[in-house]
Amino acid sequence: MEKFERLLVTAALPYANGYIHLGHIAGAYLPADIYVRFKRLCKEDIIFICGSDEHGTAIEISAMKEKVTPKEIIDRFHNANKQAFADLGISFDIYSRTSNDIHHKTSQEFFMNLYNKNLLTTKSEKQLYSEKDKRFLADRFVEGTCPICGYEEARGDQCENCGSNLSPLELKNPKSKISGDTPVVKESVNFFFPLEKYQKELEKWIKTKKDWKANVKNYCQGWFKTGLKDRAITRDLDWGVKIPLEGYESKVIYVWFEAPIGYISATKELFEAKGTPDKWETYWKDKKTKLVHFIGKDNIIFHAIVFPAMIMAHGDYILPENVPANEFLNLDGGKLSKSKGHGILVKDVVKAFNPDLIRYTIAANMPENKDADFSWEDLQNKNNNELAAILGNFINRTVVFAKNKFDNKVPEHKGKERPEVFKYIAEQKKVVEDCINNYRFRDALNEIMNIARAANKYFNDSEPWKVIKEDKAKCGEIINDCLEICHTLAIAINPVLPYTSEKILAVLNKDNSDIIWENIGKPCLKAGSALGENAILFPQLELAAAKEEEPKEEDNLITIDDFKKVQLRTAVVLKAEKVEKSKKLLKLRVKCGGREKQIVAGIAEFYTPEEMVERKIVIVDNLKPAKLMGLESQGMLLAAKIDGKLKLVGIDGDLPDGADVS
RNA sequence: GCCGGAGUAGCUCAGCUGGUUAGAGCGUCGGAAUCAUAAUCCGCAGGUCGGGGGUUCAAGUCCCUCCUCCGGUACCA
Repeated sequence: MEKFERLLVTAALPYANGYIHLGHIAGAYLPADIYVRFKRLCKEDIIFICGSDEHGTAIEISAMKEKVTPKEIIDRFHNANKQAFADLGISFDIYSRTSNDIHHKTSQEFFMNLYNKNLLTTKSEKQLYSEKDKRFLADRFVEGTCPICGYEEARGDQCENCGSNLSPLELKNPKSKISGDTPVVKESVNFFFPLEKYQKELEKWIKTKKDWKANVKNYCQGWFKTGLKDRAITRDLDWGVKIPLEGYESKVIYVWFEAPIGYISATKELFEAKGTPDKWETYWKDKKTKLVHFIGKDNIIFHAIVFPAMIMAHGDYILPENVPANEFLNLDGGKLSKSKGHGILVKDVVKAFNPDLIRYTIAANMPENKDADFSWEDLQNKNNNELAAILGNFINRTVVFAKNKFDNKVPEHKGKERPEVFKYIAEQKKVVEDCINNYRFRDALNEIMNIARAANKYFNDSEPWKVIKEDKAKCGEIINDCLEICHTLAIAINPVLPYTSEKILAVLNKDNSDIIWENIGKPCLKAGSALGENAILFPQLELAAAKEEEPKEEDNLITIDDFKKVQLRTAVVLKAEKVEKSKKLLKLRVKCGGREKQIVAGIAEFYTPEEMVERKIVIVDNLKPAKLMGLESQGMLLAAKIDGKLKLVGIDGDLPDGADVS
């Protein structure tokens, strides 16, 4: 019935300039993985493609900052992210990288295809060129004096001091960030993709996509409304895919153009490894392939508009059938992005928790329609009240019963009919299918859990612990039913909780030959066969433990910019007196430059007021004022403390008050 | 500034093109049960759907306005 014969699923290529965090997982990778695992259970022909996006300015800048090669940066993040995905059970068929030769070739072919059709336009623009570096300097490779505020370290694209948006040509005294060389202005020719030309076709195409999520369609509408603009597809950069034309040696293909082609390159690589190097074409060229891009909402423009336009221009490849984009995941209300220090990195969190618990918590609260919240408390509640109580408990009570009363074997089931609960399970199977096929993973998970809820109800209502006293065979049938439901649960939860699925099989001492979606609700166990060793699937988590185990960012290093926020200054104490009724506080009047301020400091146990007067100290000048014992403190002084002893930080030699400390 | 999204039970979220008593999960409370990881099962309670105004026989759902939060984009050059 299905008009598609095979599926090609992609998940956004993570940028190899940072570690992936839970927000990424919730946005694209987990929904994609659930979808793919489900389809695999349904025995559909499906491949799941991903890889690292490894080019672009940001990576080159990171490399420069760390004084390493870009290769070192991308290797670091590629390997770390690949491992993190694997640990979380994200089951890509291939996790490739755009630095591979095959990708460079594929991108260049794509570029040449458009070039040969005369689809690309060129535009010449004035750019800064460094003779010494022998290259044009991209915005962020230039530093100079801001023409607006006079700040001397303004970047080519923006002045961090006054916030102005700049172009490198506006900077006074521009310098190359690479060599310090003074660049000259030179004309640079770049290629442009005529996105504008494809607007009509794109609009028409998207209109036919009735089942796309509203957020995706709305977002596209917004872009159509303002009008699509042609986009530069080459850049004056070193790190990237070279342009296969003479005279463009110092340029590369712009990363936004080349990265999505990575899906194609990775597919080629996958089938090359499988020994069927031509087979990738079926997946990218046959209209009977259903292409689905899983992405976060920040990527909608590229997957719903730009890349499809590129494909239209190219002509050989299929367009995506759907682009399910999720919103963002917030942490305790705050943003879950690294920039705000809220990132929960996958590599850390998989060390502290059962990957399935993470998958469950995120899936149960997936940001499908709007930004959602993640909290550690929620993680704990989900573990204890849902996974342990409903799912884990059912498996456990069933297996323990079989172990104690039936010699740890599957009891016989002589009755022809299975109880009502099996009908319900068969219905749920369809409900879950419907949810997943429509990318409603949160609902899907709830419906799957409803099977476990029904299972517990069946156990309760059947009261095997009573029945066994009168009719052991009848009781055996009940337990047989429950064991079969355990196996069914192993199938049903498999897309979301793959590790738990395996654990259930181990407990049942069953291989995975019957882990097929069609087998949901069907008896698969052999009467009389021995069960395995029981295991607690989800041990209780304590809130305190959940908080303690909260993984910290490995590097709590701060940048020089972070440090610069703290204004440290020397000050001299003018007056000092004890704060009444306080053991620890001294009220100080200090002079700092031309200003005086009051600082309430917790040093009374170590310094008398008399000792403090006229003393030179170091203070945090821009600390937000706070009230201590009703007195306002307009800063804090620096002191070192160890083993209960406290010593003020002083100045070496003589220095006036008000001096900057750094 | 402009554009878009969001504001629904204690918490996290569903509510399609307006239409019977606004839903789910978890939590709370009451009861049943005791095979099981203080786990299960049954039941009750909880919302004037951000504020205000309007359209309509009828609005969480449409229109206007205001408040709060989040994105995008522009300008301040």
